[in-house]
Amino acid sequence: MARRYDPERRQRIIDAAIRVVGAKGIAGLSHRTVAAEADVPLGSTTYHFKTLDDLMVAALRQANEGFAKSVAARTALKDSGTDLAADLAALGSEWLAGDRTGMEVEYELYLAALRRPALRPVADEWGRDFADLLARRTDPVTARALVALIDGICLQVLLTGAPYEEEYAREVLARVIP
Amino acid sequence: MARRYDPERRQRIIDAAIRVVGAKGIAGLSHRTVAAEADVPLGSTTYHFKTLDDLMVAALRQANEGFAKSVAARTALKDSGTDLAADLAALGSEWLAGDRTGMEVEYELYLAALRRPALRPVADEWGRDFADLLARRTDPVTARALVALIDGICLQVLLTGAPYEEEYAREVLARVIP
DNA sequence: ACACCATGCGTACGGTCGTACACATCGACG
DNA sequence: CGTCGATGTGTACGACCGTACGCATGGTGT
Repeated sequence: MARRYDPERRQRIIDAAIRVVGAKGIAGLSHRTVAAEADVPLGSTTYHFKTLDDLMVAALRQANEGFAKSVAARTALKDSGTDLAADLAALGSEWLAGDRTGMEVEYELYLAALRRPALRPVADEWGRDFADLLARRTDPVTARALVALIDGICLQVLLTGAPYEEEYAREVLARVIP
Repeated sequence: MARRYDPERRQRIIDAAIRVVGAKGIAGLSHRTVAAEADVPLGSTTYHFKTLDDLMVAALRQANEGFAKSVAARTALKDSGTDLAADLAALGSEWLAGDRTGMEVEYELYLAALRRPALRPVADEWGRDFADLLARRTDPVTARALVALIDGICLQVLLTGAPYEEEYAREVLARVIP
């Protein structure tokens, strides 16, 4: 790939977009707000991302990668000797215990796929990859159900602002595993 | 209450807002688009709903009432002699089998609460009322888990555009019920 | 060396938005 | 009957937006 004057430009724009979504939500995302946050001129954002959808796709992809890493780092998930429900509940704790900004950004972009077809393939990716991983510990049906339940629990925590209850999550996740 | 020239004006604006969200999503919701859809002047929407949040609150409240009615109409949910998991799976089928517009509107407004504190109390209401109803058939912990799982399943169906699989839903919902 | 082109930059245009405000209209009530 | 407030209507303003476009710049390949 050809070198650019600012080889990090594109990446810095994506990072700025994620910060903007974290601070003001998708409604506050525009070529201008991102350009200001990334400290680049307006024309630069429109050059690298022709439409806002393109930018959101890139941001969601990057957010997904972050979560995929946090899953991959939890090696216990692949070890068939551990308590799967407890491992998943602990993962939720990692996501929701401290600063929730990353989680809010992930869900905001994830849910934006409802109305933006361009985001759907990327949103699907996350759920499918996660389910595939879990299917290796259980079976495809259970894996899908676990992902759905985790989704629902996280969503309710984010929506109500309530604290995440790891023990409750472990208990109900365990029920889904046959 | 004092009679107005158009006593239905406020209600017609809410109905129009729901149609707009169904057609163009929350991103397409504005005082002007709603005014056009309701066939009232711009000043009328701003008079009845000072901010867009006010309008969304009214719309979400009305959408919630619609779903609450569909739940209340399913008397089997209150009859302790029936298969609760099957009843809930059938309810999901009613929501997702045919036209999904209503469901999309509900979730779009529901999820908008992530970034709009004004919507949170109304969004909470729905989940809490539903869980309270289910708690009478099981227990509070199970009820919350059922709502979370249903939420997750519906969300994945809406996001992926996949068909709703009632038998799958029944199976995994049953696992959550102790 | 040189030309080409990806990349970077600044600006302008037309459109939509929230908001505000002045005025019109009609019901309620003293 | 006359006044007042609630409701309805039209218009204007400033802000922000996506997009487009012309020009500058400096790698890259020949």
